[in-house]
Amino acid sequence: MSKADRTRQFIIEKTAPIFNRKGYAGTSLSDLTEATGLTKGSIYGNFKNKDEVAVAAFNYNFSLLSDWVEQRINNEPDPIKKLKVYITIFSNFTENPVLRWGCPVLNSATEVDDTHVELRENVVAAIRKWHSSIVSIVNAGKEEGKINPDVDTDAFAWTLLALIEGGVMLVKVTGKINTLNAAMRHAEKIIDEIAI
Amino acid sequence: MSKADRTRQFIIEKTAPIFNRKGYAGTSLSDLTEATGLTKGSIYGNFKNKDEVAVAAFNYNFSLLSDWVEQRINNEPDPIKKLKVYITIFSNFTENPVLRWGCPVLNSATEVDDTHVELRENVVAAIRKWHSSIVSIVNAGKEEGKINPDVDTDAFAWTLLALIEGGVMLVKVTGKINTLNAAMRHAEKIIDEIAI
DNA sequence: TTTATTTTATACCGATCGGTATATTTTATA
DNA sequence: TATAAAATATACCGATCGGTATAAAATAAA
Repeated sequence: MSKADRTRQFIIEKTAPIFNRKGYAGTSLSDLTEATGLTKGSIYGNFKNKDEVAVAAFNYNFSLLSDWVEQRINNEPDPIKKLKVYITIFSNFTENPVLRWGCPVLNSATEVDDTHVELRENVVAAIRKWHSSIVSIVNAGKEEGKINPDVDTDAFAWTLLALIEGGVMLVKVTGKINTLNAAMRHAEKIIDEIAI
Repeated sequence: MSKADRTRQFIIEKTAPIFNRKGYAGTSLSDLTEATGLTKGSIYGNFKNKDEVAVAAFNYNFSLLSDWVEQRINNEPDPIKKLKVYITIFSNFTENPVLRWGCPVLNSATEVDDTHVELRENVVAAIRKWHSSIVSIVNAGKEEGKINPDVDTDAFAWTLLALIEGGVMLVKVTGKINTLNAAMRHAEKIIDEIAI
């Protein structure tokens, strides 16, 4: 790992929380230099432009969250319990180093427009990855005979995602945890309902 | 209505869609002058600062959406059908002049932080208003004997909100209507389930 | 340790940001 | 219609924006 690679990684790790908190437009280059202690020249020596830093930061945030989830899902052998890992994690979102500052998917989602094509594509890819991760669990559960084969897997996964992201939005804005809790209790219910 | 009042209203109406599309930070004063055909001086003669325009624009967007919903809800005598008005409206969000450019609540929600106190308070107030509107319908339905009295009204309302906002987010980012449709079909289901 | 290469810092660019003092124009009152 | 008041336009402010050319410093290879 060259010096440049390490610096690049250093920049990503230091700026990722800022992009997650302040958004793309809200994060300035001086935010980046302040957070890293580096100068503009150094940052532009390792990244083409601000967009590239933002994309790398988003992917880093999402992978951190992804690893956190995957690790806990792999510990659960039962598909129903695997699905409930999402409930546990998002219900206790303050314990997660990424989610504490808001869900990167949600935060980026509302901001990306047609002017930030690459960032948008990465956000969409992240959502699709998340969706297919749920789909995989449900399909495996069906094969194991633990989940009702009649369940519309695709629709179920989108519904679960909507509940999670909607709940996160509500708690983030209102500051009232019961908003997210209501959504998560319902999510738990629909998970139980697809079990055989 | 004085000239100033009319200009103020004119500015709000012209800039509201822009704030909804580009967000607070993403909307510049030149966006405002361009959209209105007015100069900075004129805008600052009618508003204290950009924040005040943003707040007025958000409230205008929300009231437009609110009126649109309320009008259709008032046409339905049955509480279950009243609740389903939300499903219809958000499923056909492209037909709504406000929702076509994204839900103002969702768009503002992820952006507002501690630096924009007044805007944040207005967003929270809008969400609470929306929530209590659902609560009212459900409670009325209970009294009419058309909705199960055992239903946790508060939690139901937050769950419905999460489904709607989560679904809107998904369709906005992915561009795939089936994401929102899945959430809305489920929302329809949970509405049917609380009916007696 | 010298040298070539890469990485970082300095100093600057034009553009745009939100905001304002003041002059001009338009509106309302008498 | 004359005049006071309100509304709008002009011209500007300092600050910050994202970005870059170039010099200095640090690293890697010989």
